Amino acid sequence: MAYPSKTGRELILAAALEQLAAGGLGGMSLRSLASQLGIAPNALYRYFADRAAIEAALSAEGARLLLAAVRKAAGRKSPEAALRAMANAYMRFAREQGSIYEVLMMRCSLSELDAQAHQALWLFVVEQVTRIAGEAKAREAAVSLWAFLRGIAALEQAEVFNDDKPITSFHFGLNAWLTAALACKLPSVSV
Amino acid sequence: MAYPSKTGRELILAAALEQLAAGGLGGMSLRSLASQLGIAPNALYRYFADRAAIEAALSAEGARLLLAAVRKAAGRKSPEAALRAMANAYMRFAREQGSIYEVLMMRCSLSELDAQAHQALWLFVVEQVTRIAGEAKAREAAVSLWAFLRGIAALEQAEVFNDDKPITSFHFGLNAWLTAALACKLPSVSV
DNA sequence: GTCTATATGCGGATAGAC
DNA sequence: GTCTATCCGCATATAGAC
Repeated sequence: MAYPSKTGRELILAAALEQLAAGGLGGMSLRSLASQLGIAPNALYRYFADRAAIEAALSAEGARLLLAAVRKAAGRKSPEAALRAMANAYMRFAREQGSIYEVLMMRCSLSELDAQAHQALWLFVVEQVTRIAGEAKAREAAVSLWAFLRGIAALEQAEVFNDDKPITSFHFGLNAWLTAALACKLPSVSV
Repeated sequence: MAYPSKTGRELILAAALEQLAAGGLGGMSLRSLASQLGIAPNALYRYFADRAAIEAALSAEGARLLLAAVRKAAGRKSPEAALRAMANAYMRFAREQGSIYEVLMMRCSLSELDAQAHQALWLFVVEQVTRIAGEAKAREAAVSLWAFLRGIAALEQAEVFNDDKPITSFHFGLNAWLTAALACKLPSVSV
């Protein structure tokens, strides 16, 4: 729909993103994709090895979108403000692009090229975390933050604890993480 | 297999737990269940409305198992030690009972009775968190911790960041959370 | 009443003709 | 490259044997 594509791959992925937004991951089938594209279901196999390959490509696309979102959120803010903005952008992405986020989070065997999109996202996160936690603890702090955000997003999507206000819990955890991350860079009491 | 059951429901769930451990959630089908039990696939519908009902029952069973694990871990330890032990027990459960943990985490419409198992687990967690964070902030602190554990478990299962040692990140996040939770109970600077 | 047997419709995936 | 035709497994619904 969006634009006349040159390759079949891009046409297929564009249709897949449409159906993803419409009916979630379960609402997307090879048959429905082919039907929307006006081809036989089997023609898809000329461009993707199987359904998993399509999902992997969508996952990479999701990584690119999330990277763009957190990069824009960080902007040129101060380290702490940037991370707060990134965390909020992450939650917004998980909420508003739920289906793509779902595919992004799926454990799927990525091709070399698809994995690059995920690595680029991760590198940016670590880079931003390094600014407040320092080189030494950046990676573990980043993994910790990433895990927390993922968990909050999962709880929010599952609609559990709705009476416990996930937003409040989000702030509690984020503040706890920021305090610990900032402490990494403070001068130690004893060398 | 385990024991001669009186009701068909328990026999079916026992077989389901077996297949869950063997081949994960995807490896369990109504056909394979019936085959193992020596009955026709359709006989299962006498005891469960559909596959989702079986999964809901398994989810409740997972909640009971996890509750038993964290309760045992907490024991009669001090508040902080109890929560550390519970977090470790959670991770062990997610690692060693991966398939049951997966079903437990699934968003599925639970029956009244199945939901009780989840509520019991959650009540115990909040109870333990209250001991170190106090009544006022217990719920948001508990949700925050639960989200973090869920995220770490997800990252560990996805086998991402394996070079970044999830265990180290687990400690980083847990310490950050404990620091924040303990601070809730400290006397405020100003009333 | 409980299970067997069978049928429908949905997935993904493959083979071979054009 | 795309098609038609087909296979297999899945959940599900109905009808009938005992």
